[in-house]
This record gives sequence, C-alpha cells and structure tokens, in this order.
Amino acid sequence: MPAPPAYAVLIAIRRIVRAVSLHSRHLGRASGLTVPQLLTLKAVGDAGPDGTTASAILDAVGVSPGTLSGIVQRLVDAGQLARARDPRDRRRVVLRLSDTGRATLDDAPRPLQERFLERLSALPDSERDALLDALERIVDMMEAGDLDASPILISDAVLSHAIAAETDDPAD
Amino acid sequence: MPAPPAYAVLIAIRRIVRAVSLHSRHLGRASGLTVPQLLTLKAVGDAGPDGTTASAILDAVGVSPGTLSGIVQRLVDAGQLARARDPRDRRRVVLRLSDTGRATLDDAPRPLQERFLERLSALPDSERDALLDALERIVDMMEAGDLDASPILISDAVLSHAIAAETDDPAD
DNA sequence: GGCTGTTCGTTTGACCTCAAACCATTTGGA
DNA sequence: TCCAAATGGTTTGAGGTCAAACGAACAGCC
Repeated sequence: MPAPPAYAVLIAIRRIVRAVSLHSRHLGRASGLTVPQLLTLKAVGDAGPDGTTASAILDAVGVSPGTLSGIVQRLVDAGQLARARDPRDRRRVVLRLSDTGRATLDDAPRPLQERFLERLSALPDSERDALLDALERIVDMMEAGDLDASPILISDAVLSHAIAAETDDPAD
Repeated sequence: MPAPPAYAVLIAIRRIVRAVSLHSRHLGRASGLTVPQLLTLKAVGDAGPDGTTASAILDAVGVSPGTLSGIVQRLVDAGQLARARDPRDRRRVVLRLSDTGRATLDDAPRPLQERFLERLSALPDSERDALLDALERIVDMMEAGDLDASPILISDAVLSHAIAAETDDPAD
C-alpha cells in the first residue's frame, strides 16, 4: 500500500484517546476517587483557601451543572469537601477543601500528565513544533464549520468517563 | 513566548477529543438513537442477515457485556432489533435487525466520519504522511510502558459517552 | 412595595459505564 | 452417569452524563 490511507489518522487518534482513557481510569483507582471527583477536588483546591462557588469551577471540570451537583454531593458525603451557602448571595454555594480533602489532593497521583509532558519537553523544539503543528491542522479540519452537519465517529468504542485534563496553564 | 510549550500539545489533543465528542452527540440526536445504540445496530447489520451473537459484537462496539445487554434491551424495546435464543446452544443470544432497524441504519448519518476523511484525503500525500507521523509519535509516547504508572489526564473534562468510531477497514 | 427576569444550584429521568455476582447451559472428565 | 469447570448473558450497584424542569434568591424597573 503506497499512499498512507487517511483512516490511519483516525486510528491513531483513537489510540490516543484510548490511552488517555485507560490511564485516567488507572488514576482514579489509585486515589480512591473517580476522575471527575478528583478533578473537582483539584479545582476547588486551586481556588485557594477562601473556596469557590460551584459555578466557578464548572468550566475547569468541564461538566454540566447538574452533573457537578452530584459529584459535589458525593465529595461532601465522603468528607472531602465542605459546602456552605454564601451569606452575601444565598444562591451561591461556597466549596472548600476539608482537611481530608487537602490530604487526598496532596498524595493524589501527582499534577497529572507530568510524564507525558516530560517526554514532550525532552524533544527538540523543532520536533515539538512539528507535532503541535500537525495536531492543530487536525483540529482545524475537525472544528471547521459544517462538520457538525456531517459525521465523524472516532474510535471503536464509547469511552465513557475518564478523560480529563488539566486546564490550568503551566506557563504562568 | 518563544518556545512552543509542551502543554499546548495537550490542549490540542483535548480539542480534538472534544470535537469528536460534540460531533458524536450531534449524530445521536439526528438519528434518534444514542451513539452506542447506533454502533450496536451497525454491528448487527454488518453481520449479515443471519444475525450474530451478542458476544460477537462486543468487540466492535467496545463495551462490556453488561453494558451491551442494556443497550440491546433498549433496542429490542424500540423494535430495532430482534433477539432470540440460539436453539443449538441455548446460552447464546442471536441478534438480528428488524425491518425498522434496517431502515434506521439506512438513513442513519452515513458511514460516519466521512467528512473528516474527505478532508484528510484531499491533502497531498506528503502532508498526510506528516500528520500520521506526528500522531504516531504521540501514541508512542503515550503508550510507552510505564505511563500506566504515572499520570496524564488530558482535556478539561470528562467526555462521557459519545466517542465512537468505525473500526472496519475502509481499505478492503 | 411589588413584578418580572436572571442567575445559581438541585432534582428528575433516561442512558451509558464498569465490575462483580449470578443464572443457564454446555463441555469435559472421572 | 454425574459433577465440575467453562461459557454466554443478565442483573445489580455505584457512578457519571446531559437536558430540562424547578425552586430560591437577587436585581431592576415601575
């Protein structure tokens, strides 16, 4: 087969997604919490000692309000989070880490993604550039307009939960 | 900022995953079935008029037996699939498309992923090569051994269901 | 003061996920 | 023959996901 078939790209993407997924699940098991719970905990932790509101971390965790509500509920039940109404605006819910929560976070599976980042960083700049370039071209092709009106289904499976990431900017 | 930060790669990957996810969900809505249901239906359809057993399509759909059981149940309830015990081996369950099921599949959102493949195919061979190359390098970095023992969590979110793909080989 | 619209979260309902427990049935010996 | 192990599916339990419906509480305007 001379020309590299286009679908090989799909397969590669699938493998990436799957690797991430498998890995995430792994993490969850290690910490005793599920990945969404861990992400939520981290998001709260990142917010500092004053806590945050639920809506403020929605974006960081990347779930819908209803979903977050359930996750937070379970974290509170597990004693990892404290939840209280904001006296200034009683619609708001202020979330804070409990001591347990901070402890969990401290020996949680590291800042996440470190290994992969290390490997990436070890590459020569030019190669890293090339990788990024390639990925961004793919993103462009995917996000380009009318894709919504047409079908891609990647990967052989439904990778459910367990794909998560750090949104914070390691560069600041 | 001079050097391309490694985490930009993570972000790009996240966007890819998300694009796929959003898109998949879109599809589901269009066909009235969920993506796992659609994949299951397709897997049964691909098996030919004699039907298949549940276990035979497990791999194609990429879910666990328990999950498939529920999905099939709903498809049967919806009249898309027929389920019957195999008289030869009464442990087995034979799945077949109903007429409705075949119809659904016929005007289902196309072979999936077409658009993206088209765009990929439109690229010059050399570029497609480069893309594939880049992706495979990433896969290697991710799948490389001890990654399991260490953490990557990609993407800002938990993309639940809705990431699926064609596993069949468009090249045969 | 009182009404309306917005915002924040929670609840509800339907699905999907997996692992583990559990039937049924078949197969392989003893 | 009869029992144990393997096989194929289903059930159960705990989570997670979303959209949509809701209830509170705030904000603005008359």
